[in-house]
Amino acid sequence: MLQLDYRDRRPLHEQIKEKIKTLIITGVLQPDERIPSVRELAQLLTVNPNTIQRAYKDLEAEGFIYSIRAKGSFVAPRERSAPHPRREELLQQLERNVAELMYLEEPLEQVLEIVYAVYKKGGLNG
Amino acid sequence: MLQLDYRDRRPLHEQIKEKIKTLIITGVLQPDERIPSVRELAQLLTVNPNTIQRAYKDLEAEGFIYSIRAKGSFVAPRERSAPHPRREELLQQLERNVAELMYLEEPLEQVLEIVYAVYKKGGLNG
DNA sequence: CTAATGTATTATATTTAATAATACAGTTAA
DNA sequence: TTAACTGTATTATTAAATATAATACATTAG
Repeated sequence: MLQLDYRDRRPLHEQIKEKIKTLIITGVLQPDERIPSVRELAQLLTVNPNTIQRAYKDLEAEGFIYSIRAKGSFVAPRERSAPHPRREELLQQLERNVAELMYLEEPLEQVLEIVYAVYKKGGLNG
Repeated sequence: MLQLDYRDRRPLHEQIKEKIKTLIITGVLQPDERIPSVRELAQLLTVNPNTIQRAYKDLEAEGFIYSIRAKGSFVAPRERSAPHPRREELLQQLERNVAELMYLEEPLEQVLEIVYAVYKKGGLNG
């Protein structure tokens, strides 16, 4: 799962961030569960620790993990009180994405199908 | 509408590409309608012509415009026969986006609201 | 012919991405 | 206390992406 794709020309720290986020939103990683240390993951992916650090820093800024010095980094529990930092951006992206699909004449039914499928099985994948 | 945002740290050619795509999917620009020449738009945005060229090249690769040497660049009519180059990617992005929203406990109703709104008014904005 | 078009090339400077090598501060366990 | 592991920060260096600049060429329209 944690394997880099070098044909993907997005920055490594971004790829890594997305992969970990996927593990979180699919429930593979549970709230307060520890994720690999910066140095561990760097070695596992044969990548510089600074690159992992950058990914973790961004994940923390987006509210998906939290880090404690000398202890490790952990999956952030979902905050029901405050609105999530990513919420507004995600809703805008959704609107944009749907609008583009509609322009390409993708049937509404197909779009709804995807939305329902995700919510039905409680997340990603199938 | 065609105004660059220098707080946005995405590359200029990408910002420009997205802005033109927005004009297309909102119907402001109609099929086969001519868009500004590379040099015109470069001057309008006070940006290098090569940067516009890059944006147009990407837009053409994604099937949103076509260019004819010595004539200009134009909005591509939607092809009903072949599947659009962007379709598969857009559907995957949609699934991912919805999954992340669900993880953040965004109600299904809110997501459906956005989808319906876009399809109802026939595109973006409101 | 002239002017405008898309397209291509080469060069240069700036910014970003990634690596490398350390260092510091705090925790945990021996 | 010590050793090993954490997150975090800094500085330096290299490589890649971005953007500008200056041309040039082929084609079309007037």
